[in-house]
Amino acid sequence: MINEEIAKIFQEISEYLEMGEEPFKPRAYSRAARIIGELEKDLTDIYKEGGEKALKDLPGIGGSMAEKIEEYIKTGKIKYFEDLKKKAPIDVSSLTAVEGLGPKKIKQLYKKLDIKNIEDLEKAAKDKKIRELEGFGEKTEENILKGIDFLRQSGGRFILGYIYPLAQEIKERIKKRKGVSKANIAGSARRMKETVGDLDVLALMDKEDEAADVMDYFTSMPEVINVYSKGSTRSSVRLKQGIDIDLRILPKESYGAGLIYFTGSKDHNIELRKIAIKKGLKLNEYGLFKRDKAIAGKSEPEVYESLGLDFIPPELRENTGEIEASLNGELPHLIEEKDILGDLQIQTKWSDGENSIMDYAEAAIKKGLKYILITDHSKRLAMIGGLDEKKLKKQGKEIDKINRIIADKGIDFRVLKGVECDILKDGSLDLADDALAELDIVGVAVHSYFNLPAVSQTERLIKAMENKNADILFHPTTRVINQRKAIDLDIDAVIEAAYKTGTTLEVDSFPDRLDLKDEYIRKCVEKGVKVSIDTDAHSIKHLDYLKFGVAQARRGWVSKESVINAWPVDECLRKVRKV
DNA sequence: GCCGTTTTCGGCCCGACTGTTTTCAGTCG
Repeated sequence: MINEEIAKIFQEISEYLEMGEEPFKPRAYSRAARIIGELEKDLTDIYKEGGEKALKDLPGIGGSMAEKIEEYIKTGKIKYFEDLKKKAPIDVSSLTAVEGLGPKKIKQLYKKLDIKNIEDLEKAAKDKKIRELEGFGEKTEENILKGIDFLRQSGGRFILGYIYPLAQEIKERIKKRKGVSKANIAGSARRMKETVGDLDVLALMDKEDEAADVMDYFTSMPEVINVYSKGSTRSSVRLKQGIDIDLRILPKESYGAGLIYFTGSKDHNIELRKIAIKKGLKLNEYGLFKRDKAIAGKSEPEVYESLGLDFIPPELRENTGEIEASLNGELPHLIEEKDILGDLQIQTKWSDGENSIMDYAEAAIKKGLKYILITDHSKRLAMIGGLDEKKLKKQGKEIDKINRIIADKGIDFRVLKGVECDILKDGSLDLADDALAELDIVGVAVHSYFNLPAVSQTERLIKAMENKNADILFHPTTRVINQRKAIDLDIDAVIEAAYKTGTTLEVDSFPDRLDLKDEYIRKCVEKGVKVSIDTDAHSIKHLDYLKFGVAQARRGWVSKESVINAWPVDECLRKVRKV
C-alpha cells in the first residue's frame, strides 16, 4: 500500500516541477511514479531485504529517488515534497484533474489570480477573471467550468478496481481476528459497481463479548485517519486513501439476512420485502420472520429460497428485472472469470506497453489462459510508437517465432496476431486492408475527435464496423471514468450495426474504462451481439484486471455463450469471423 | 533525475489538437 502513496507523491512532485523551467526532471518523476504504482512488490519489503541499493536497482529509480523513498519509509514524509508544497501551497492533483488544465496553466492561475484549489478556480471563472489572462480566453474559461462540473458529478466515487484490493485486504485482516468466523465485503463493492462511494465489511461473530476487540482493531488500523463512530455492532472510519469504511458485526442466525440487507441495492431489498409481505412474512436485516419466529436468515441462499426465489448473484441485484427472472427460474447462467480462455487486447513494448510479447505469453500461461491476441496501436498514434504496415509484418514474424518456442515446450498456448487499429475521423481505418487481412483478429478503436456530434460519431463507428477486416470494436464509447465522458453516439444504432455486420463489441476490463458499461452490455445480450472481455493490458500486472471486466459483463447479464473468448482458440476465431 | 552493446555526459516518446494567437504554447495521449 505504501507504493501507491509514494507514487502519488512522485506524481505531484512531477507536476510541481513541470511548473518550473526544468524540462526533463518532471518526466523522470512521473515515470518513476508509474513504475512504482505498477510494482508487484511492496517497497517496504524491497527496502527491508536489499536496502537503498535494491531501491536503486528498480527501473527509473536512481540515487535521489531511492533516498526519498527511504525517507518516506522511515519518517512518513519527504522533505523535498513538503518544501515544494510550502513554496506554492496549491492543490495540484485536484486542479490537474480538471480537463484541459495542466501545470503551466495552473502556475499562471496561481501567480496572477492566487488560485490554489477548485473553489478558487470556480469563483475566478464565474467572475470572468480567467478570460483576461494572457493565453486564456472565453472558451478556456467555459471549458474550466465544464471540467469542474464533470468532476463534481463523478466526485467522491472511487473506481472499484483501484480500491478493491484495499477492501479485500481489510476484510482478510478482520477475518483473522479472534472470534470472527466469516467476513464479507458488502455494499456496491460486492455488487461490483464500477465506482463505489464507500466500503462495507460484515463480520460474523459467534461470541458477542469478543466484538469489542475487533472494533478496537478496526478503528486503530494504520490506515485510519478519522473515527466517525465506534460501537459493539457497528463502527465507521475514514481511511487515509480518502474513502469511508463501515464494519458491522452480525450474529450467526442473521448473517445471511444481514448480507442481503447490506449488499443492497436498496431497490432490490424493497422488492424482496414486498415479496415477503405477500407471503405473510417480514424481512429485515436480522432475518425472515413469520410473526416473531425466524424462518430463515443464516445464509443468503436460505433467505432467497424461503421467499420462493432462485439465488440472485450480487451483480444482478439492481431491481432491473432480476427478481421476476428469479421467480420464473429464468436467471442467466452468468459468465465466470474461469470461463475466459483468451485475452484479446494486449499492448506490448512494440507500442505503449511495458512488457514484451514473450513476457505476456508467460504471464498468461501462468494464469491458465490458452491464447492472447497482441494488439499494439497503429501508426496514427505515432507518439507512442504506433505500428505501420511494415512493423506489423515484422511483429508477425516475432509472434511466429514465439509460437514455435511455446509449441516446442509442449505447452498448449497460442499467441495471435492482431492490432488496435485507429478509426480515423471519417470512419476509415489507419492501416491498409491487405495488412489487416493478414492478421488473426483486428481490433478497431477511437482515440481522437472525441467531440464530434452524435450523428457523425455514430456514422464514423458504423463505417468502421462495415470494414470486413474490423472484427472487434475496442472500448466502444471511449469513456474514462472520472476523467472523460463517453463520446456522443446513438448506442442503439451502434449495437444494431454490430449485429448486422457481425462485429464483436468489447468489454474493456481496465478499471477506469469498463467500456462497454453494464446497461449497454445488457442491450448487446438482448440483441444477440457477440462480446469479448479483454484486459487492455499495458503491463503483465494488468492481466489481473480481467475480473473487473467479467464483473461488468455479469452486471450486463452475460452468459458464456455470447463471449467469444470464453471458447477454445479455434472456436473463438470461428466466432469472431464476419459472415 | 535517470540511464548507458554508440555515452559517466548528453541525451531524454513526440505528433495532433485546441484555443490562443498572427506563428505558437499548452495539453493530451
